[in-house]
Amino acid sequence: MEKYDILKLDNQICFPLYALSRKVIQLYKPLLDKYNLTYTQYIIMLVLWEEEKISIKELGEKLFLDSGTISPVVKKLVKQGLLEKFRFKEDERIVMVKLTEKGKEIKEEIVEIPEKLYRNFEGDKEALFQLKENLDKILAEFDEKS
Amino acid sequence: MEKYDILKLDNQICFPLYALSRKVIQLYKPLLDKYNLTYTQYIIMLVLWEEEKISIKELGEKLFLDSGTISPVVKKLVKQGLLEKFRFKEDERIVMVKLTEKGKEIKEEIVEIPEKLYRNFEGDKEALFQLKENLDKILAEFDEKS
DNA sequence: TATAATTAAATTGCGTTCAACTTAATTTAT
DNA sequence: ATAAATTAAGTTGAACGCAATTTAATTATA
Repeated sequence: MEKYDILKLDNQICFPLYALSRKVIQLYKPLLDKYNLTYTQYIIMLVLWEEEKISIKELGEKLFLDSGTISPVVKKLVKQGLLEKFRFKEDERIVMVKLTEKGKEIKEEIVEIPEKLYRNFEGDKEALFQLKENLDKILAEFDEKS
Repeated sequence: MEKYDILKLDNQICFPLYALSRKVIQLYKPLLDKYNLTYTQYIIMLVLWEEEKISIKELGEKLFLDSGTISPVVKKLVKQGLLEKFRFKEDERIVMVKLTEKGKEIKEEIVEIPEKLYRNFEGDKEALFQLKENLDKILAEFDEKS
């Protein structure tokens, strides 16, 4: 490998991840638009459909997002009537979030989204394979060292 | 698999991609801060170090970013003295970008970043393996269908 | 050849994403 | 018990990322 090959876009692990991640989020968009949800709002709802009730902090830990991102998005979901916020009585610093009835109801419809998405995804199979190749390369390097 | 399992965060292909992509970009940050580059600025520079001279449109095609994202970032790189913009004489709609001397010079130093990054990355090996597992699962499903 | 359609960049506006800071509540350590 | 430190949310500001629009240049067409 030449000295500067390591700087080539396709040889980096990060770029394929970054590009594919954005592309998949774009695939979600038309499916989520029907429910007036952004991708970030969607993954917050995913957590709530698993947990029923959770603090902002735990939500952030699950999604690897900090309160600066989550607080305003949750605020919008509350405004849309999908979530409710209340303070945890035993520790008033903690803000809890839970589903409203409306929030519970749309789960039924949203469950179809991942299936539809996988069908839409066929066209990006190549990007997936490219990513897998890079991943395998990186992981192989780690194995060599250890 | 239960009906709603498909809605679980870890069973989705998108979420691990999305979370890991952000995490890797965060790993780049301290390394890029020294050169006053953001990740987006960095990948634009990566293209220029491969191409020497390229139009905004082609740059966007390589990075899967549109002019709405690229134009303002290129403007900043020009202000920082790393790039130069000029119009393509044969078609004045096209704006070309090329490296300045300063832009060429920092390539020498930046070439060390990917190596450093891989070392920092050891800690996130697990996230990589998790992603690889999900990828393999998805790709296996595609194989079944075809 | 005028006019319409297309194309490349740039701009605008909205929604994140993240670092840094603020505020309020709770713990810890005098 | 009270001051200091810590913690959880929220706010602010900078930088994307993208859809939609605008502007200018070029190409196609009536």
